[in-house]
Amino acid sequence: MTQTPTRPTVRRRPTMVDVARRADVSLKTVSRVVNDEPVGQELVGRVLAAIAELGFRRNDIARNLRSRQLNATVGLLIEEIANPFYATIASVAAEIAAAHGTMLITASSEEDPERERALLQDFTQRRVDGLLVVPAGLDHSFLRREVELGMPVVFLDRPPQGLHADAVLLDNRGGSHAGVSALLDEGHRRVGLLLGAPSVPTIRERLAGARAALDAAGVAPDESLIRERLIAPEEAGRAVAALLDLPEPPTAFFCANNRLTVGALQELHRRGSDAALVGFDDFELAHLMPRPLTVVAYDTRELARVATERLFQRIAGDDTPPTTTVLPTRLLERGLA
Amino acid sequence: MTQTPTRPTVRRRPTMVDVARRADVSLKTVSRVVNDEPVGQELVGRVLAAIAELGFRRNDIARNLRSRQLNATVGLLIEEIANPFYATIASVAAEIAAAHGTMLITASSEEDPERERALLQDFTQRRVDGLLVVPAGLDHSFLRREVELGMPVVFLDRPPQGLHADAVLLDNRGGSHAGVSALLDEGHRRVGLLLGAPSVPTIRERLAGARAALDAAGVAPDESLIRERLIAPEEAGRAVAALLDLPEPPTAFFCANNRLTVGALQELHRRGSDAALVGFDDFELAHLMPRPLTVVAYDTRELARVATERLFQRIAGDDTPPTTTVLPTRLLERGLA
DNA sequence: TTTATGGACGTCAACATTGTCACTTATTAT
DNA sequence: ATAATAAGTGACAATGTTGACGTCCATAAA
Repeated sequence: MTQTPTRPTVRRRPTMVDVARRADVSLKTVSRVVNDEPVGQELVGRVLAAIAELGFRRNDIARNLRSRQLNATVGLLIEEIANPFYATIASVAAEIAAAHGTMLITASSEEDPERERALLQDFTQRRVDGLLVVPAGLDHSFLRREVELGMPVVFLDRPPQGLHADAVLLDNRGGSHAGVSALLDEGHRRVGLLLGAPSVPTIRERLAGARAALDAAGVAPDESLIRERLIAPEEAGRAVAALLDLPEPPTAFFCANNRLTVGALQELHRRGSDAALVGFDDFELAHLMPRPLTVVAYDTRELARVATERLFQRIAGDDTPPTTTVLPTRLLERGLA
Repeated sequence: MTQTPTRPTVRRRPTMVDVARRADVSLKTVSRVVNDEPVGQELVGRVLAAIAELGFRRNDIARNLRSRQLNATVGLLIEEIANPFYATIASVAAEIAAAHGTMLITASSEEDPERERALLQDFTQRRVDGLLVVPAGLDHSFLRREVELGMPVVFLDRPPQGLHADAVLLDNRGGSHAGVSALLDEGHRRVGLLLGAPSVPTIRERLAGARAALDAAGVAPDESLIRERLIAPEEAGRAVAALLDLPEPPTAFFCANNRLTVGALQELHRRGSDAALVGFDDFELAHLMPRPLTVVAYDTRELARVATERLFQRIAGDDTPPTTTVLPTRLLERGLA
């Protein structure tokens, strides 16, 4: 005889009503106990006992619906959490958020504007208290309504487009200028420029800074030495190889981010080339590389800190006009070749 | 005459009631349109127009309260998001979660059991659909009630204690055994063992594996060569220095994690020592180190993948007994000295 | 003694949405 | 033509909590 399988009783979660019944007090008294409002000693005891017996936990969803209180949640939109740059941002943001008693929902756009839009919309539907965004897309006007409706948004590392909002950025142009100038100061005249996707404003700024440095030194830029749209380290390696095979190869390279720097470095190392190299972005272990590396460094933690604190100011009610903060970079000289 | 500062009208967010009034339909019809349930063409048009005009976004808080539906949120508790190991876990978990239409709330315990407990409690109050936990504390019996009440929990990298739940772990003992055996096979008899806090089960397992390897090779373990409680890379460096200064220094080192490996490597490099070195944990750029490094590697992504998929099985209703999965490690031989 | 005063506790509505059910109208089968 | 069905729409309750307000009783002030 087969018995009907007894579906393990998925007990309904106890609510304040259950606790109230068990402790023989009113619902409201349970609410007061849970929220540390004044209640007589004896009742507190009964209620706490009932809570313990039932394993009651206040439902923050209901709490948040009823009271106009904050959600204690902010959304962080980045490109990809596995990237140390973004992991650092997430770490600092989470730390500051925790100090404000709030948690972080982190989502990765993977550089896909459509995904970015969907994720930001999801965040707003979840009624997060604020948004920290490293934008991927080129247009953020779709957030305007949200901002008007009071959703605080702070952009980070890249500026918003089509939207007036707080932003905390790096001095990409200045950093790039300094990096390339360091090479020029050493007498280099043919400098290979390795860059990522030019659709990213950050990258355009870095290219502009490099060009400005060349210009300032009176060096006419050789367009054949500029390689854009490089993503993976291997692509940078191949670009270095191609440039070194030119009839008039560059004697120095400038890489616009650390992935490219590592790729370029490996290729130079493989070839035994003594071309000089400066990279944008410091990275862990850079000092242990086959050769010491001069890099344009910046303080990622500071970037995240300033942005997150701005966000919490906004959440606290600051409604002064949006500002853009540009953080300095610095040249970390560890040798050029 | 000073005028009372007109507090910028913080417009109340529009609700379905507002939309309904504007579109001159019932509240329920708006709900239906928003949820893609069948509604006549004309009304759909009116409702969508009203939604666009008002900038309405469904309040997922209220939605979730009313419908017994899932929250589309899972909690991830790790030690520290800035650590690449955990960042990788977060990345994979977020990716798989996204495939299930859910988001991740990530929080860092920073190895503090009290904080861990508080964060997990917060997660449960937020009514997340499930919990992914890299435990810090030594006792998780406080989660038992939650598990009984139907909260799916999967432990990751470290086993739960005082609680029967799913776990996905690494073969720490086997990996350590293989790493130390590799050194012994090269003829080394004095092996320095560098380890972290012995309160972490993972570390104890790694020590046990190392001891087992020594034992299997008939080498009596010299306790003075075992250094525990090492956290920062610098501590590993100092430990290496101290060991090398012994009258009978070790000829080889085994480091129980990559932070220690880097610290030890730097000290060996600084001294020009040719002592052999094997580390637990691979790390990016290991192949670019001053010397190629043999490491005990494992697949962090796979660890996270298996754990997250297990969690979503549970969320989908799988109520078979909890299982523990142990994933293999492998020795990545890149040279010993 | 009478009347304020205040603290402890309870009742009821409200938050924004979805589930249930009933009603209307048009369409199909008899 | 009539009944049965189906599809679209609305009214109302329910979700679990907190805010507003009212009641009761003990105590202090008049």
